[in-house]
Amino acid sequence: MSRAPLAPVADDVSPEGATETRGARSAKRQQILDAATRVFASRGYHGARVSDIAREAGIAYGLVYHYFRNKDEILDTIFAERWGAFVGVVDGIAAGEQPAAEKLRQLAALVLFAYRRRPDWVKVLVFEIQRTSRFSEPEQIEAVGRLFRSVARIVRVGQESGELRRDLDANLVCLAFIGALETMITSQVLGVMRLPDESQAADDRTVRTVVSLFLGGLAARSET
Amino acid sequence: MSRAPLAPVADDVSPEGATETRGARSAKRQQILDAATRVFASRGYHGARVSDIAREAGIAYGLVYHYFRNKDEILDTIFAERWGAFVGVVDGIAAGEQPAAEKLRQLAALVLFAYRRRPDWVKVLVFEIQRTSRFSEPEQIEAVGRLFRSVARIVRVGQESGELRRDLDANLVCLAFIGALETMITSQVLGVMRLPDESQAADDRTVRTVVSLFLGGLAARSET
Amino acid sequence: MSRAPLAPVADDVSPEGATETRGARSAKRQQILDAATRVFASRGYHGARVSDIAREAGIAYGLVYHYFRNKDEILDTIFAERWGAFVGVVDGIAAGEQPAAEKLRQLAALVLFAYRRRPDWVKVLVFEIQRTSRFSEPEQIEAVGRLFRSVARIVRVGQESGELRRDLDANLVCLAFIGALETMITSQVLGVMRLPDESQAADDRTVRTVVSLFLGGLAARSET
Amino acid sequence: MSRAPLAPVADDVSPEGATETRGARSAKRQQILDAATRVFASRGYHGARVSDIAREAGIAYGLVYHYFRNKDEILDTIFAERWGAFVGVVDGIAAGEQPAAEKLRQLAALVLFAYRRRPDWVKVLVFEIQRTSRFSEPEQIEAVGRLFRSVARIVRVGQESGELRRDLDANLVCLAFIGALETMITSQVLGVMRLPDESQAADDRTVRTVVSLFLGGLAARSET
DNA sequence: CATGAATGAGCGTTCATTCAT
DNA sequence: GATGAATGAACGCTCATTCAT
Repeated sequence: MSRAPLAPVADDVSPEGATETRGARSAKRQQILDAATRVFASRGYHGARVSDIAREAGIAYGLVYHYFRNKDEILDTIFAERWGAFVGVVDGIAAGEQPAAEKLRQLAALVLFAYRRRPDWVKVLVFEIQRTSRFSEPEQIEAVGRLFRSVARIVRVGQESGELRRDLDANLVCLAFIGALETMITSQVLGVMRLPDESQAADDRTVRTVVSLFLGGLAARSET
Repeated sequence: MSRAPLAPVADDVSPEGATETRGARSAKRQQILDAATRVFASRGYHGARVSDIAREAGIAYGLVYHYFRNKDEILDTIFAERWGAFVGVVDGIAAGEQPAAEKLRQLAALVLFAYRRRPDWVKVLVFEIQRTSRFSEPEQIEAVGRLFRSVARIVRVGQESGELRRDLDANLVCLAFIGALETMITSQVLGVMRLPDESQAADDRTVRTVVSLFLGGLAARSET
Repeated sequence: MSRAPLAPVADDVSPEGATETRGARSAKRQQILDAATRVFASRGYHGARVSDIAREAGIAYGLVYHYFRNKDEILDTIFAERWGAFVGVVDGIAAGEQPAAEKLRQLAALVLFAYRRRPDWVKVLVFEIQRTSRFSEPEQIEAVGRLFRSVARIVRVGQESGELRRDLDANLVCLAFIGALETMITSQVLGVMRLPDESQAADDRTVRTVVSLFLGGLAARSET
Repeated sequence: MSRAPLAPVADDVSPEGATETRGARSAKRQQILDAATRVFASRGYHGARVSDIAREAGIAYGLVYHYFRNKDEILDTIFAERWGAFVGVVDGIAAGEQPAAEKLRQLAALVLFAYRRRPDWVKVLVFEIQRTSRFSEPEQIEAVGRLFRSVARIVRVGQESGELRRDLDANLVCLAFIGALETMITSQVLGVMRLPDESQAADDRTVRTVVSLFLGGLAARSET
């Protein structure tokens, strides 16, 4: 129930709506992007051959170069589209009127649901992007910065409204929260530490736990 | 003062002690590992050519193959040595008698100090290892699992002793804490969100903030 | 004045007359040939993509294949048309009644004026044709042979009439004369050895010098 | 007899002397250059695959890249070495004390003998070099300029000594002479206009004819 | 041990040509 | 005729790895 507003949120990260309205040219282009996402997610950017992408997309080799200048541009395009959509949703959450705690909950849910719905996208965004040396390029850094600023805004607004402690640096809090969420995903991808189960119910529990952890802290309250 | 126990801790992560006791053979071998660490850290694993490593080490590049079967094995060796040392220190912290809060503080300080002292090591451990598809191999997963279990133990012991809340899944808490620390480092490496300054004092502050965040939580306490 | 007969000569090398009488189909075809000539002249045959030609011609590049079997055929066609026109004019000069000296002057003027008026055509004829391995094909060789024979005829007729020395092999003389003219052009194209200036007056002077050189020889006459 | 001084001249254009004194490393490098010269001469630069060169040299593909950065560099190296040697000999002729007429004779003989002895070298120098767009690079232009200046010097000195007519621009004369020689070679390469026979005796005759043509001129002398 | 020459599989990219619309 | 999407063979180059000395 309290997650009602998140359903559309998570859906906005999905592409179908936008895709279908595009013309034939973009349809083929999108085929390539989707295929590349799958291939990058499963073999990694470096392990993915352009021919793999073409085969996965069911098109001829050379056609990839009709739509993209080179392999790099494919990754860049995926990043720009997906990351842009993702940060857009986060911006929306940050700009809302709900309490800071709810915003953090929505953010956590967004991340975990996104991985549940589109594991390939998330794998590529989280793992592959940063592998390219391109990650250190100003453009990419700026893109990551956008997310950080958006999340930091949630924290800062919460502090100003008195909901959140003011003695903690908002930037550091934001980094910690993002890092915590990222590791949740990583651990699932790698299966390093399998969470109880992988149902959506598990995600709900994870979300609740993380938010409760960040809001209430670890320390046991001495009950008097 | 309270960091006194950490000095040795941080030093144990450094390699010199172990290195010097080895023979001449190992000296050259270590040269290669050190050179490889620097090269991997600056160009990434995929961007590093074996010849780069050899040049950095000041040896002929055919010689690399006397000491290592192939390029992968160099990375594996670095990982095994550094990660092993690191996890060893974490194990030590986890096994200590100090309060859970102090253990977490030591862990945070260990990570941040390690990056301050040996940025190349940390970059390779954090960024390069997982880029290889080898990261998904059982061996590597198990190595990461060791760290997670060690940290989880800190949490669990704290819960059992009543220091920490019992209603939070220890594994999730551990993931969140590790993720938070990792992101602190990442943000510094990328310069995405520069922390106030980069002195050790800044690290101290970061450590305190993170620990305070995890222990006390974000929520403002209504003071009655 | 003495160049009066050359004006029409040089103009015959130009294409407009012939082009305009052709139908619409040929108009588009000619567009392609003209565009190709410009592109070949500036980037070279190998450096010219079919798409470059199409873009320069302002048409879709698939259309090129409606008019020409392939890229080679475009060059072949340009060669056949331009070279044919050029050799035709040379034939005309060779068949004339004017003295051999005047014929050589007209030939030299034809070549230099042609380059001045249509540098692209000349560049393609002189530089690009022979680069294709096709140049060694019998057809092309025969075309070049036609020019040589025409020029050789000028020399031979002059020898028979007593105007020119008979002790020099007419073929060799003809090769030398053609080579001299070709190098005049080459040096201008490359700017290797800039001639005094590039006005038509300079061409006149060049023509006079070359003819004087070939007729009178280099040796200083001992004046008694 | 009068050609005695030319024997060493022509030999200086050959490489063996220098080659044999080089070490093993250069031997392999030279193998590649020689093989490349043959392949370039027969298939043209663009038609020559790196694998062709490697096969012709009897070495592994990758080894080519051990000695040369890329295919271009091979051609550049051949050009630099051969052209340099050639221009050096021309410089020597130009600097001599012999009469201008003899210098021109030596130059003509040098060119024709070089082609007779090393047709591949000459083909590559004359035909392949200029095909690369690199030919328009300042370096190459300068190299060609060196030859032109050296030949122009022969003419100018002859003019100053009173041996040659002073009313002809030395640069133009030089261009004409070089062009005449180049076309002699071209015609033989292409077989466009087969000279009587291809023996060295034929070369001698060609040399004599060309020199006689340039010195005495075409015009029949009215014998009084 | 040490060197670096030698090997060759592998991959990204280009571009002439074909073809469906 | 006209378009440009689609195809795929071809080739330059890289670089991990081997091997002779």
